[in-house]
Parts: sequence; structure tokens; C-alpha cells
Amino acid sequence: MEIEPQLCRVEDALGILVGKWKPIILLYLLKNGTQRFSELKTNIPGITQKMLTNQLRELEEEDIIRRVVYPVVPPKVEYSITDYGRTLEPILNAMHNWGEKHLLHKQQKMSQNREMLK
Amino acid sequence: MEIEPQLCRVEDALGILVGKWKPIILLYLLKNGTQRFSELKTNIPGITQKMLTNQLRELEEEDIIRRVVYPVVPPKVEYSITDYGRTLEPILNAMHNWGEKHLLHKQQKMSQNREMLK
DNA sequence: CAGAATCCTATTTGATACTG
DNA sequence: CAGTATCAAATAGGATTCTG
Repeated sequence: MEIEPQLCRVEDALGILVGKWKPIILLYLLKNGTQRFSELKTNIPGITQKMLTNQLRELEEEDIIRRVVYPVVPPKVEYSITDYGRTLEPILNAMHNWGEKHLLHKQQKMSQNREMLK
Repeated sequence: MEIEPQLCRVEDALGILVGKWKPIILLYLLKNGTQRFSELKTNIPGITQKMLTNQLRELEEEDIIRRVVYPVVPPKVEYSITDYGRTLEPILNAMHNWGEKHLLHKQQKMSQNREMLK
């Protein structure tokens, strides 16, 4: 019984979410609303300017976030979630809840690994 | 308002699902039950032996699938979803449904791109 | 049959310096 | 402030050959 990959639409959502900083960016914008580039930069620990730009661009390309440039000096650019982007929220929540629920499983596995090292 | 990445558990689920062939492998096992290595190999078009082995190992490492080796000649190895792995099913379904629902959005974007090329 | 091993390419991520 | 540009490192993925 052959599966037809083109009939599997899991990748559509997955592809949008994959990227080292995308989930955190989306969660941040979902929780805190419109944010400037610098706000994201300072509030997402460890991210570089390059990666922030990169991930924002990719999310914008997928219409998940909106980029608004104010023609002022110094530059001001604001990012926010689109209505379309908001449709991903249930999926993000489902994954977060799964992660929380199975923290225990993860910890048990880690203690197994410690056992094996003895 | 700083976000604490360690409080975001989205990556826990996401990390398990990420990999070029993981979703399709999981969907196949969820739909068709226990499968031999060769069955997966022939029913997942385009996958190489190396990647099939690789992705199965990573899923096994996360306790999402079970690997059972039968000590026979020629070798026989069967893979199946664990109960723990089955807890990911709602997430996979949510992503698939999202993908189906937003096929239209995707198509509209593609026609926009075609317009831009004129 | 179910892989392991090797080699290679491509993509992703990161560090750093520069700019309108 | 909000980026670009460049280079380097790390990771993922693929083609091919070999083996118990």
C-alpha cells in the first residue's frame, strides 16, 4: 500500500515552523503583539542580527508576519503576526502542551542515560 | 518583557518531527501498522537506505518507534509506533489539516508570483 | 534483507565587520 | 536602528559500495 507524499500536507505547516528561531519569534509576537526589530533582538537571547533578519524574512515570505517600515531617522521597522499567521497558533499550542506533558518522559530517559554511564 | 526560551516547549515536539523523511515515516506507520524495513523502503518513494536507517534510528532514539529484530536469515526487522509515539498523532493531524485548509492560500500566492514575473 | 562505511554536496547557522 | 556582506563552521542529506 503505497503512500502518496503529495497527499500529505504535514510539511506545509512544518516547513513554515522549521528554523532555529522561528517558533520563539512567533510565540513572542503572538504573546506581545507588534514589536520592533530591536525589541525582538534584545528579548530573544542569543539570536544574531543576521539570523533574526533571516528568520523574519522567511516568515514574511510565507505571509505569517507583516513587516512595516517607517520612513524615519533612525530607521523604525515593526513586525506583527498576520491573521493568516495566527491560524498556526493552535499548532504551536499543541506542540507546547505536548512538550510540557512529556517533560517527565524526557527526564526519565535522561536518568536512564545516566544509569548506562555507570 | 523577556521571553524565557527554556519555558517554551514547542521545540520538544518540533525537534522530533523535523527531518526530511520523518513525517512520512510516522504517517505510514500510523496508518499501516508494523512494517518491515523493506516495506518502508519500497513504499516511501525517493528515500535511500541510508536516510531510512538514519531517520528510523533517530525516531527510535526518541522512543517514538520500536525496532524489533528477528534473528533469522535473511534478516527481518520490523518497525512500529510506540504508545508514546502515538501521542504525536494529534499534532501531525493538526498540521495536515492546516495544510489542506490553506492549500488555497498557497495557490493564490503562487499565482501572485506568476503575475510578478510578467 | 537490512544494514554499515565512505565520500561528497548542499543547506543552515554563526562570527564579525561594515553601512545608509 | 535595522539592516548587508563576507567568511567559516556545523549539520543534513545523498550516491555509491560493501557485508553478515
